[in-house]
Amino acid sequence: MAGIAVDVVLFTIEDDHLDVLLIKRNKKPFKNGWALPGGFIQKNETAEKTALRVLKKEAGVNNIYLEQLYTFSDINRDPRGRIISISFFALARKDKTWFKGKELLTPTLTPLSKITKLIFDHNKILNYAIQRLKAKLEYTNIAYSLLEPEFTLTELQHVYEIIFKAKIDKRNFRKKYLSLGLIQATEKFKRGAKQRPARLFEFKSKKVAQLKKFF
Amino acid sequence: MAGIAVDVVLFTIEDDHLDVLLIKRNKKPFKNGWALPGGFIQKNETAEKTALRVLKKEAGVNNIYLEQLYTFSDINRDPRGRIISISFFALARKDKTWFKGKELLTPTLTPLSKITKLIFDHNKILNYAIQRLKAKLEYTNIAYSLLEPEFTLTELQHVYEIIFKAKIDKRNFRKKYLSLGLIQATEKFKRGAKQRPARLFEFKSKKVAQLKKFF
DNA sequence: CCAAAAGTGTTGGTTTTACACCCATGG
DNA sequence: CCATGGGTGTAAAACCAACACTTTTGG
Repeated sequence: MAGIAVDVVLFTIEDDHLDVLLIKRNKKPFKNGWALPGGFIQKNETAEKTALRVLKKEAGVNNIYLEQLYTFSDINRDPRGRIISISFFALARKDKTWFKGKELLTPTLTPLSKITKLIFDHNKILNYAIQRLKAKLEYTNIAYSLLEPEFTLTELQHVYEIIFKAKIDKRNFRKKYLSLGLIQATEKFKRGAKQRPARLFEFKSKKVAQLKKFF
Repeated sequence: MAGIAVDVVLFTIEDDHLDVLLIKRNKKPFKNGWALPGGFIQKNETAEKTALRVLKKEAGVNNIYLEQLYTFSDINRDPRGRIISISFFALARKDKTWFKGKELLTPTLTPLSKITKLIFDHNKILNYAIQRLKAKLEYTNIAYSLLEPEFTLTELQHVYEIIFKAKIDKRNFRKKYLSLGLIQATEKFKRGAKQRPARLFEFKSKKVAQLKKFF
């Protein structure tokens, strides 16, 4: 057996931590082991299309930020034979349409801190994705893909704090982020909590923008 | 025909410009067109090994910095059929052992500014490599792979000036680069030019180091 | 002695960091 | 009225950009 597979590391944020989408394998090899969602590339598909198909089919996940990560070609990475994996990294905000009708396939959002042993070389892929996520957050605007279209500055700050596992000073964060010119204030406020309402902001653009640097 | 190819963008610096290694194709399709050096991945090879083999076989090039770039999987990128290309980017200083006995294969170092139409999607791959080269130079120490083991600060500055097509202030460059702590002075000098001898420096390590930022 | 590149500091502006209090709301 | 997170400014330190002259050599 030989072929080209695509594996995807999908991150999302839930409460105060990062989740990764994992699938419990229902066949050999490594039956019942945890793996990144993946599949084989088809004749009429680019690798990107395969990644999107896999996320949709295995977990009902749509509407994501997707970027190619790395191609793993170690000779013995898969016991079934020579299988090369083109890996992707994806970001999305969690949505109620996820997992609809997927009860049998056991796709699961797993907190990053709880992930231990994955099958194949998927830990290696995951580590690579984490590195990339941090790097990209520093010099692009991709944070938009982890937030609602309108968000408070505190929510945005939390994205950075969760991913970098660091506390950030509120005043400095706001000053710096606003000075980047990526986001703009709306006239709306997030109300309903027993505290002062927070102003909602939006990204000016959802095209990926490069910044000089960030932290 | 279907398969997995590896294509390599090898950069080197000659005088005041960047060169790219190109091969003139000696068979169909696109006979006599210019292409990046490449080859098919073999059963017992990782993609990295393929890249090294190709550089050695087609141009006698050895001892390089090599890094995976991107995997191109467009369905019609190759008229022979479905061929996915794992691309690499490589850096080396030119060496007299290059091209030994390769007269028939016409591997050629071509100044980047002279490259126009390459076959397949190789212009796209080349553009991607140029971007990566600039990015990596900014936040790593890979400049070492374009220089002799011992080099003057002016030679190092030239690497940056050539790649970024920019003049850099000599005093500021030295101050900043020395403050990064990547290089150290040797006790040797480069003599023989009709001017004051320049002190030779060396990189403390040839492991790839990440910096905070550079320019 | 001349031409060429090597080598070297200072200043002003900008950016970054550290830090603490009042505000608006819901309950 | 109280608890909660929202929102705001300033000063000191670090960093960056601009800029010119003296030194050492080979010919």
